[in-house]
Amino acid sequence: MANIQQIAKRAGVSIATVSRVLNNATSVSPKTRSKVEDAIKELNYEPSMLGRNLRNSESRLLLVLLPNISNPFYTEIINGIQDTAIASGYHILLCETDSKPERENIYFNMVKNKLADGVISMDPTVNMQKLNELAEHYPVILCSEYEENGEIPYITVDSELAAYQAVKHLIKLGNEKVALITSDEKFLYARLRRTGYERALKEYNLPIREEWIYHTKGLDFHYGVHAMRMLLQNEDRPTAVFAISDTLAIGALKTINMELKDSEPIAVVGFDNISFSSMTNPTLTTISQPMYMMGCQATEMLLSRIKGENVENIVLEHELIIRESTME
Amino acid sequence: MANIQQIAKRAGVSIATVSRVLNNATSVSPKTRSKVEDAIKELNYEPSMLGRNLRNSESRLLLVLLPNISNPFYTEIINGIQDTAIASGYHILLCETDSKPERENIYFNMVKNKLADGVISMDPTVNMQKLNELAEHYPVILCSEYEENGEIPYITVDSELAAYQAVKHLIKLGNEKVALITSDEKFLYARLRRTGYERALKEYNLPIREEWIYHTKGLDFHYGVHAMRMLLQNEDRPTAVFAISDTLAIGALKTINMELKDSEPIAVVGFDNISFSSMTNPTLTTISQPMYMMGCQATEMLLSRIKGENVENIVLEHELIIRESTME
DNA sequence: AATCAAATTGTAATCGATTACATATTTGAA
DNA sequence: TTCAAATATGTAATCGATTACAATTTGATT
Repeated sequence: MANIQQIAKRAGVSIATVSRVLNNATSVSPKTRSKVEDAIKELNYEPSMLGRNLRNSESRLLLVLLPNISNPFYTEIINGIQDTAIASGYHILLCETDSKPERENIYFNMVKNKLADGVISMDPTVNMQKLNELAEHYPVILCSEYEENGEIPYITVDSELAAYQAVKHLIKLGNEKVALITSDEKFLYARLRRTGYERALKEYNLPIREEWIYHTKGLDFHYGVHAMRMLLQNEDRPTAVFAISDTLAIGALKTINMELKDSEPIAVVGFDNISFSSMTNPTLTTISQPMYMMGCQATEMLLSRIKGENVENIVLEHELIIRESTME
Repeated sequence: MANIQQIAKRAGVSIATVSRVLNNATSVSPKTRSKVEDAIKELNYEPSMLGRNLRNSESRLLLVLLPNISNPFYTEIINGIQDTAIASGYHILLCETDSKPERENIYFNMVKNKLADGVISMDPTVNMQKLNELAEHYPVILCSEYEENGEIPYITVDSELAAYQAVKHLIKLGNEKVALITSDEKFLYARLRRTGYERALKEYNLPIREEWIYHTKGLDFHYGVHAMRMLLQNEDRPTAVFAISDTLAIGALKTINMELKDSEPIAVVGFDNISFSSMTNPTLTTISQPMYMMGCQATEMLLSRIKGENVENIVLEHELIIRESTME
């Protein structure tokens, strides 16, 4: 791989002139310009990002932190992030932490070292203390999961309200025994969705029964399968379930299909409107978040921060999508 | 962010000594070492990857190219890649090309510019010509999709054989009318799976009927839904379907569920064994690829290439997983 | 032809690290 | 005490770009 020196020599000019052609900045005579351009083509030259970034302290690369890519929830958000980034001349790198905080370090260092210009974190398992430290000096945005009263700008939806509406929908269908499948309450979204669940129950004077609330250890399908099995072991079985994630809801649906073949079905509502949710049988009623939009706006926020501007937190509108799982 | 100069000044030593402490290489007296370590802690210093990479021509970062992360097929492979990379002191960056070749350029440049040490491409839509050029000078491995008789080392499964076995399974169940849902045949895996499909039909003296072969424009569920609708419009309907991807198979299953409520079901076999395939109703018979293993070995191949070693192509074993979709 | 401003090009410092080589210091055997 | 060997540290070049400033060329004007 040729470097700027070799181009300069080949074109018979100084490296400064080559650099000028590269950045088509100040005046370069047409003759020299074309000599340099020829040399660049002949040697198949690409400027080194390393040299350039070192000098400019800018990489035009954005990091996107996510726990793992197996949850389809992230897919559409990432599309939004990517499209917006590219439209502004940036590129993104997806960083999967696998919920292992030690893996975050390398990515945080990339930002500190100007290998990346900023971070969008969608990782609920992120080490918030470290992220806060990073955010003191570098551009960081939280997307979806956030910190209440924290310093880092965020974009999200109103999880409490959405959960409230989901459960209210179940109650209005005549369900007085609504179970909750949720994850670890160290995550804000889990706490908020539980609060919404409880608010709906209270509003209709229904009891909150701990045995109808199941906490999973993760969001993969099989946790939902298992959660529903446990819930069905109650003597007094729930007639409906609200799951804080579509993946869990789909697992629950699977258990219901398997264990309750011909009996009265149990109504299910999920959260996220992942693409699978319209492929299940029955199709899944769920809360739809504007995921693409969320990705776009998160990126705009980050780009603003990179420019040094301040940004406001954003709470986007959600929508209850009613499908077969609450219709039979 | 402090730099090495400031550490040197603070510790009252030269930058060379600081660098020595950092790389705990040649001799540094215990006294100086601890002075430097103190300074590093006090100033919260992290060495710049930019400076270091520029000097060392090494980043210990690997790029993973994929068309998009929405196909869960990639998830497990990436886990394998990531675990193996980390075990060897490397980190990975996921690069989603969205099947837009212009997006590849930035990633290829990262390699040329030593911002990354190598590439694992899982992108069937990649510009092979450019990738071949890159591979002439930099470490590149193909994973899953590959080029027959190409120069780039690859790891994959025997798609032709797997498809043959899948279709044979359907035929043995008594299906004489087996349809194929496949994608664009510009992809090698699509061509190979079609060949396997045809081999099985021929072996049982069944006709290959073009109207039972549907080409989709992508792999998302809805393409499968649509493909199955089209296939059902045949006067002479197929009694079984082999889809070259689980996502397509699941879409097909959806259409079958919707349109053929009570009539004789159509048997379906997919390909990939994505986690959702055991959540559908009926659960999906499919070909399982050793995805985690594939990721691990792809990474080992790449690390060997980075060390300058030669590697052999690898064809891993697959397995037919029989589930409900071929049992009723 | 002489003059001078504008346009073009070159020189050299800089970004933050690593490392060959040079120099200084310590150690220990004679 | 002396001096060579071993150990410790510093100096300066280097990686590949950008850019302030200096130097040169151009060409219009008198």
